[in-house]
Amino acid sequence: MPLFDRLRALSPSEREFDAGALLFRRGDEVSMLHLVLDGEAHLVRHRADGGRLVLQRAAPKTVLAEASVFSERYHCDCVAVVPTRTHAVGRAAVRVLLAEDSAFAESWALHLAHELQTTRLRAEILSLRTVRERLDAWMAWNGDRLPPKGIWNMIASEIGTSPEALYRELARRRKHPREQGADGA
Amino acid sequence: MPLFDRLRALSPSEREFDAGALLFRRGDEVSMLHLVLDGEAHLVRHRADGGRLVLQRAAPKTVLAEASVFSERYHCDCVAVVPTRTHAVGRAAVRVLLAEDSAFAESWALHLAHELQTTRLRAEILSLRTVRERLDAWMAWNGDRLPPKGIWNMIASEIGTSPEALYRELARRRKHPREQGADGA
DNA sequence: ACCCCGGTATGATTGCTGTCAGGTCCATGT
DNA sequence: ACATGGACCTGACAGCAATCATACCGGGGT
Repeated sequence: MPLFDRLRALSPSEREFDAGALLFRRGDEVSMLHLVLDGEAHLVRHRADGGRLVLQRAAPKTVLAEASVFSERYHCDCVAVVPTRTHAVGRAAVRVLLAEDSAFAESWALHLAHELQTTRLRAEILSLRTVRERLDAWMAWNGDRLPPKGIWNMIASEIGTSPEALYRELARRRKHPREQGADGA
Repeated sequence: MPLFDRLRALSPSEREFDAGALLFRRGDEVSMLHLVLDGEAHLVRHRADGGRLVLQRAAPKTVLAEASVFSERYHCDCVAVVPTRTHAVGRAAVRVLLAEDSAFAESWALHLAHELQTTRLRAEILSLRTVRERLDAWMAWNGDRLPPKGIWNMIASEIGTSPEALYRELARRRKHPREQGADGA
């Protein structure tokens, strides 16, 4: 992923956050763009009733709050949900690069377009009703292969079901290998 | 939306498609970028078992398959699900503009970032379990207002539930106005 | 004035999944 | 060898929503 490396090369500043620490607050001036190296950070918006709405779950090797590059101030809070290490690059530097280096601007757009594509797909998968349909869709996107053992938990949360439900669906397919899919029309 | 108009200004070519017509096929060379003016077009990928996986549902005033700008060939099919009118602009022209006009490149990136933001939000909403939580989240994003009558069907599909389930939830809130939200922790 | 259609509304039923509660297996560290 | 923890696995149960069915209502067309 050239974009990530290109961004990292901009500056050498790493930052660490404890679990629960805030990377930034809504209303703060945007001075840095964060790349998550380890841990996990959530972009959250607080609701009037005290509930919170998650806008992005940034895993390692992920750019956090891409839209903030074009915004003077943050529109939501960002909190580390586990101990998290990020690489912070100056927003101004990124903007200069975007404006002056069209190759970089292109890979930035490419990154956004790709991220958009996979996120749209995820939304489509999540709008399917049954675990079976969702797993079918996940497999269709991932080369029609069953997910490798060891990450089933991750897959479960990716397709929006409980691990148990996914285990059951996988067990079902082990027993009845030929009954999957075929929701034709 | 300046981006949309800027793209439209690139060329005057409009195209019409009957319901069910293909805008393009997987493997076709990408020569045009489509802006949907009326109707609805789906980006779909066909599965081995005959099922189809929707990757994007492009409504009016929407850019179709943004990622295709950077791709020589399409990676999926695109079909008009109702009679659809699009504005097609040359892919080459868009690329030239991206490379030479950094202001345009910026608004293109801005568009992608914004689209990404709302799509991530949609995915988060869809990963909530109950209609109540989903509607709370939808409202939190849309100014804590109940959706206006007349488009409840659209909202239902946006938050991934049946219209009936949404009607019931709205009825519930009419009767018990003060019991919403507050899922605190 | 009438019909028709789409959106709204609500009851009944069924089925899937979330959750809880147990249990196995395996890699790791001591 | 043993303990530990994490992922995998499965049974039982309850709950929510999808679905089917029915009905009301309001606007547009004739």
